[in-house]
Amino acid sequence: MSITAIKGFNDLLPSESGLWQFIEQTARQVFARYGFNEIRVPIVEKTELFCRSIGDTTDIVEKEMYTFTDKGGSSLTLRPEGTASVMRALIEHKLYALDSINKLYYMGPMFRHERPQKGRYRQFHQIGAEVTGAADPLIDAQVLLMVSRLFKELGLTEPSLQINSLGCPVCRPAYREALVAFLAQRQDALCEDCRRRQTTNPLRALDCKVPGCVEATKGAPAMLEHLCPECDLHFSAVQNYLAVAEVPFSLNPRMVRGLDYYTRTTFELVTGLLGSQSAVAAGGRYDGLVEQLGGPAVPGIGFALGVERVALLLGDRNFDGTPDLFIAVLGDAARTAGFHLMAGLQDQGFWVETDCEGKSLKSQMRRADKLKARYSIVLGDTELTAGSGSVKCMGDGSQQAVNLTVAAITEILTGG
RNA sequence: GUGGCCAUGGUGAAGCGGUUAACACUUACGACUGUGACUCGUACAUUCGAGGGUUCGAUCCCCUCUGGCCACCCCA
Repeated sequence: MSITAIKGFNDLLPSESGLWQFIEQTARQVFARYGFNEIRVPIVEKTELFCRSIGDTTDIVEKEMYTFTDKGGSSLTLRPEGTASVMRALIEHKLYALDSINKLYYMGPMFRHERPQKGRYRQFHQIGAEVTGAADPLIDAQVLLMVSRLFKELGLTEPSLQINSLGCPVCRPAYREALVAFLAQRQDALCEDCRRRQTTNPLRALDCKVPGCVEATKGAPAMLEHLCPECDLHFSAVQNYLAVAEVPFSLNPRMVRGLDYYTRTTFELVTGLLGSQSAVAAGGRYDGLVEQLGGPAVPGIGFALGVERVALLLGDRNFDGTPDLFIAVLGDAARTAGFHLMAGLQDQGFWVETDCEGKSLKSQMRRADKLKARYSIVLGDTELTAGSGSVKCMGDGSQQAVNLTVAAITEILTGG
């Protein structure tokens, strides 16, 4: 058996790369309009970074990270998400000192050891953006506006925006207690997982899909009703700004996060078209994260989208271009002349193809057709002596005489 | 990590104990000796994910492994 790729690690083949480039390019264009600059951070970080940011007791850190010991004895990890690295870089290079507001975006592979499924792989790709330095709800709304515009530019209307507020260190502990007390009364109705999570992450019970849990948590206290005055004000301001910008959204009081660092505004773009992989993009505010990682008390908010999932939503689209001209050649002299002509036309910016296998004219024409070349030209002894030939339009089969010069052919290629 | 279903060429797939392993597409060459598309012809799986077992014989039955899909879990 020949060597294959690792389970959950996929090749992106030429037939799909056009779609990915479209997604990436659209993201870059949209982000630029909102003043974001790209940051490129390493794929491997010290394990501690993720433990401290994502949270020791989260599933990601507990059982999904690709962690290994390097030759120097340090524990390193293939990044499972992007925000931690970006914040690490922000602190390490004191970017917060250069400018009070930093707007950064990134794209690249992330790694989580999960069971592969459609839209979920062990190496997957995210495009994300982060804003640090501003706690104002206007920033929350701006990020949401940008996300919604990005999906619009991508041509997707399907994923819908859901928002929620998770409160802050002032109001969340009290809410958590209220919820734990509520759940404690309904112990018997809860599933095994939810009972286990009561001490680690009780909020998850709100998101549980087991029928018993759904039933048991029906009257559960909602975070939105336990927000402190500041958080409450912040959240209603976010909603007002969204209304001003005409960004459609719905409230999902049960939305929780798998990462510990989130505070206040959280959001998801969800779709019903990807089976259980319903989240296409997600993010939220993380006001304590930078400080938690040893930096100053800088607030932040960001999001990431799953490129594989967006690609699935966009489906099969043809992004392939076609050659402008195919030069068919007969004999060595023509081959050399054709090569010269090809080089000149390529310098003019045209996509030009020619035979490189010494094939018959028929085969060369077939290839021109298969490549969907717009025009073709045949070069043989007759053309070389005459210094002219005829260019054939592959669409309608018409031919027109032309001198064998870059200028003359350029005129036809641009004119037609 | 748990459970269910699945695995035949470059692709989509028939076959289901003994077959030349169908058919279609793709690809290559030719009919058309200097002009593609349509048409026609020819070629393309000693082999049925890998390894064992049962059998006179296994693509077909059994086991193990690997991979895929779906659901759970989790999440982008």
